[in-house]
Amino acid sequence: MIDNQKEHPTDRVIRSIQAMLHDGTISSGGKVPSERVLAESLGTTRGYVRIALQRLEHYGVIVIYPQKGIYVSPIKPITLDAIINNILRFKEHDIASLMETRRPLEIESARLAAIRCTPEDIERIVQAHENFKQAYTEGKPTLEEDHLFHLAIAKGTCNTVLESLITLITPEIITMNKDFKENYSVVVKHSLEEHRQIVLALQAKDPQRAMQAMDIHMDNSRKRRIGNPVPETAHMTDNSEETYETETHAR
Amino acid sequence: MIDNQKEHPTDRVIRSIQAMLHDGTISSGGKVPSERVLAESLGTTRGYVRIALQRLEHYGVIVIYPQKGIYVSPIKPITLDAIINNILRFKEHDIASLMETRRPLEIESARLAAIRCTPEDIERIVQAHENFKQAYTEGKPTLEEDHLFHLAIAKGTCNTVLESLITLITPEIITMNKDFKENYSVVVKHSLEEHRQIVLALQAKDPQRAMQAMDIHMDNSRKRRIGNPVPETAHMTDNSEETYETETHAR
DNA sequence: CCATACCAACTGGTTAACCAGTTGGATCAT
DNA sequence: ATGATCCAACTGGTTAACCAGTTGGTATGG
Repeated sequence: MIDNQKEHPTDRVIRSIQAMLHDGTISSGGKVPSERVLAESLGTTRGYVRIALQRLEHYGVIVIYPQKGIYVSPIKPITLDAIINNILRFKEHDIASLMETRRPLEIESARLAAIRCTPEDIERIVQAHENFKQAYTEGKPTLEEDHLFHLAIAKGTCNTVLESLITLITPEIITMNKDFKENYSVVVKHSLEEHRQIVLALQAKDPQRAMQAMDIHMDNSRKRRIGNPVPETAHMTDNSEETYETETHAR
Repeated sequence: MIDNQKEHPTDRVIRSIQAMLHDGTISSGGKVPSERVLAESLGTTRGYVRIALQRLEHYGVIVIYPQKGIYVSPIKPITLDAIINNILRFKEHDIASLMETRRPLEIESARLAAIRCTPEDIERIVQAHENFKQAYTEGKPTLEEDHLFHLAIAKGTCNTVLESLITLITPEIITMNKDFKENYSVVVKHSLEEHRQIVLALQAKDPQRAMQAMDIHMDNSRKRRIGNPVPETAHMTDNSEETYETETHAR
């Protein structure tokens, strides 16, 4: 195997463990060699092995039992392999992929929030919207108020996973948009109006309307940020009802 | 603040840093005290501080410059706060939330795959489908072949974030479904047919049809797994008042 | 008085040693 | 032969010490 020397030691360890899973040195459900053995056989230090193992545990690949040993999750090697590949490439995110993935998450977030959010949630959402508006009228940056509005909605979904994922991609989008300048006033004004439509839909507890409002908002956000480079056919803004029709058709 | 002594040291460190952001001890864009200082002031060891900081960096809250110092991301404290809360509660995932969130991700995955996947992607997807079918005919467990089919589709989206997120929630769903028994033969047979419809849509490169097929599959999967507990009123356009009362109490 | 060179203190990165619980086999009483 | 017992070796958890860059103030030469 080619061991790129520039690669971070922990990544090398993870890759080595992946290789061991490949060649059967360690197998699904079985035991992983101890930290010390791994460190020695991989020519590195225990500290790096430790960090690598903790990352693998965090992603559910292994389970660590203190004073006992390390065991591979009872998942097939090929699945483990896919997960590990994902761990190794985790940070290779581009702005287009981020915004593209954000869309369905936010739409679902709006739908569930419309169904489940409490009056307190609504209040928080409205407050976030007001903060956004105020920052705008004061001529201050609004990027984060924007995202806080969306996080407030996510909190109203009663769905921990959805909230987690939306929160997870938020900082990446924020930092990637930090250097993004445009005709500020106009852009934000549009966003504000779109947010207002979302708030109205949530207050009316109308999931369909919330989804539609959020979809429009996401689509416009993308256009404002990266133009319209996403492959043509998929998304039709003019007849979005049809999209929803099909999406919910089977339900 | 209540410092639960049973809490893991790293979580305590993260919570302390969160508190420091709250009371302004450290501020957005500013410098975080050095690892040693943090360790001493928090009454813990440097190792735990280190792990905590690495987690925070992984989630974009801070940036660590070797031999220089640690700096807070130039994001507003309130946003950072939300992100940190998310980090601390990251594992509190339930199967209902997982499957609920999986649906829009998979639908988008199917849509993008239908638009962008190459012949090689199609081949991989078909192969994964065949593997699933074979495992079924041999009477073997099929849970993972099922997910590998979906991962193959995600790989065809050319969207690194979407692929990451789907991969991220896969092991959780698999392990949560490990102990899930049902009338196996019938269930898998239905899944197979649903998968076949998805494959056909992808081969036809028809995003709408792919979305629809995936939606049906996700909906049936959820029903097979956890019955039909998700509020169904979402699709009805009238009765907003009634849903309000019932839904919000589910919290 | 100013520019420069230097050095001590501090940074995160890394390594090795120590700790307490677990395990499994050798040993010994039955 | 069998069972309980004990102890050495091994486990991951934790801590402290060492390393190599960076920094910023200070002393020194112009």
